[in-house]
Amino acid sequence: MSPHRTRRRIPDATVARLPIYLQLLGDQLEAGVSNLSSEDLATLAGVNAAKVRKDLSYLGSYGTRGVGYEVQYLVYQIRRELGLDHDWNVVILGAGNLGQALSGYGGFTERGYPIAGIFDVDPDKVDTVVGGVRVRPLDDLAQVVAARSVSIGVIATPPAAAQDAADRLVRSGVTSILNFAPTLVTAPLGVTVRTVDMAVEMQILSYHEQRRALAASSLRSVPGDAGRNQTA
Amino acid sequence: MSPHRTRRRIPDATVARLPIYLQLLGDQLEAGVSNLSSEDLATLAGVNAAKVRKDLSYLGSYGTRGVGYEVQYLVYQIRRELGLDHDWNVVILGAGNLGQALSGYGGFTERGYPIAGIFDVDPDKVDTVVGGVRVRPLDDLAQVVAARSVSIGVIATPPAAAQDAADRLVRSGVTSILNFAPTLVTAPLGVTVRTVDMAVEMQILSYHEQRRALAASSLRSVPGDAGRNQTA
DNA sequence: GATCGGTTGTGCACGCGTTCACAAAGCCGT
DNA sequence: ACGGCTTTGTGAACGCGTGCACAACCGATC
Ligand SMILES: NC(=O)c1ccc[n+]([C@@H]2O[C@H](COP(=O)([O-])OP(=O)(O)OC[C@H]3O[C@@H](n4cnc5c(N)ncnc54)[C@H](O)[C@@H]3O)[C@@H](O)[C@H]2O)c1
Ligand SMILES: NC(=O)c1ccc[n+]([C@@H]2O[C@H](COP(=O)([O-])OP(=O)(O)OC[C@H]3O[C@@H](n4cnc5c(N)ncnc54)[C@H](O)[C@@H]3O)[C@@H](O)[C@H]2O)c1
Repeated sequence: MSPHRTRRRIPDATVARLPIYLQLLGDQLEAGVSNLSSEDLATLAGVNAAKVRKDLSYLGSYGTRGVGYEVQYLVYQIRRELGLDHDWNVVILGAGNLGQALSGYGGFTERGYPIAGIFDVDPDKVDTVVGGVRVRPLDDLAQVVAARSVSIGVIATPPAAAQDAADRLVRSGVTSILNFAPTLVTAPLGVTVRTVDMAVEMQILSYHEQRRALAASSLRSVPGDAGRNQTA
Repeated sequence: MSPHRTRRRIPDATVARLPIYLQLLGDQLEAGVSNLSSEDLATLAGVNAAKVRKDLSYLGSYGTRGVGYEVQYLVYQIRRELGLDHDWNVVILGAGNLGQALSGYGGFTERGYPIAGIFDVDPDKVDTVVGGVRVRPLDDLAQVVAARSVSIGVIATPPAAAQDAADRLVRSGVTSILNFAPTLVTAPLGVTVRTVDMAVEMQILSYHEQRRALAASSLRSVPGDAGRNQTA
């Protein structure tokens, strides 16, 4: 029926690792490596080789026993699975510190997420140019989303305005939201929301820092793990 | 022996949620709420009530049956556990787009992570002022880290320089690193590294977007979950 | 001080993700 | 054609996190 049949669902944990493999495989390709074993890739990614194989097996059987994986083909397959065989236009809401940094960042366009527009409520911000993109008024949002078939929106507004921003995005037809404001944002079913709260990351770090300090002050030897690292 | 005995280890998943509870409890406190049930907090956080209770139980038995938790006291306990009873000075490496946005952002100082310094290799950047902080040369790093007892470092350099930045941080005595460059960064045991790769977040979103598109094209009804939301 | 509605704290079962271990399978040299 | 070496793909065991269900407990009310 469909061009390629719908595969079994891929576990969230695997989906989160595929972009990392993709990144590493791209680097290897540039370095002239055309073939790679799961062991090699595991070392690069800092994870277990069996995990790499299981992750890749969700895509299909694209390896060759005794040999490994052809890098080029694997890149193609991962890209296809992640939906990277075409670009995804992105809109940003909030042209403050963070919004400007994001819109000026070439890495997104480079990786297939061109900025289709950046929007702000503040009339003083509107029509200024940040990172080569003109800031537009919020009234233009729905039109841009429709015209350039945007499905991903980024929230870079103050926390108090985050839910409003999300509502506007949803109303305009956006179905995926990346939220940088440190607040819970809710959206109707069928809309995916991911929140990245940098202060939370800091707090996780300081928790471990705190633990280390406590462990050091009580001079008993601690046989357990001292702390994870090599996180990708 | 020690002022307060070392508790059992808190699961990573719980540690990652504590900051969110803390945030919400702070909001409630401001709103004049002095007491809260696990059910209430669960609703605010968008999670299961049993999970909230289990999470909080790792801190100790600070709730009152039939009543709930005293917000003020709970805030105090979570802050203590996360090591937020004092500030944690932070250094930033790389004063580009992102580094400038981070140093100009008041939210970190506000939440107990004041910026002790921002550093760059580029002589043109050094001595310029971004977000009220003067950019310093990398040679000053070790001195600042020692003088202001910095234990957290943020990497905002290009990917190619990220490992070098991490090495410098470690050599200067930093033991926690938050890495925004899209690369694997390794550090010796005893140093915690967390990487936040925004492009990875995008790719996870577009995977779900892709899936939705496939599910819609094959017109069979999909009885499974349509997609998680209400993510904090 | 006994009863009752309400909420915590946790034992337990379940499900997901990780890891081990190995059979199946491909490659190469003889 | 075959045997030895290498690496994949996956069944199975394990461990961790989640959610349910309920006993223990608190405060209020009569
Ligand atoms: N700047 C950082 O480095 C940083 C770091 C971590 C988190 N954050 C978070 O990112 C968000 C933005 O931070 P910032 O430093 O850029 O803030 P900012 O105040 O510099 O910018 C916010 C912008 O959003 C605009 N805005 C307000 N309401 C809006 C709405 N309803 N729709 C569209 N635009 C609206 C404002 O006019 C302003 O230009 C905040 O929630 C902040 O907590 C920022
Ligand atoms: N700008 C964004 O919005 C954004 C978003 C996501 C990820 N990132 C990532 O964050 C990092 C920084 O991005 P950016 O846009 O600020 O880049 P940028 O090029 O604007 O800034 C990088 C800065 O780092 C400095 N630098 C180079 N090597 C250094 C070293 N060894 N030590 C200290 N400083 C050094 C450079 O002089 C430059 O000022 C990149 O890895 C990028 O991929 C940025």
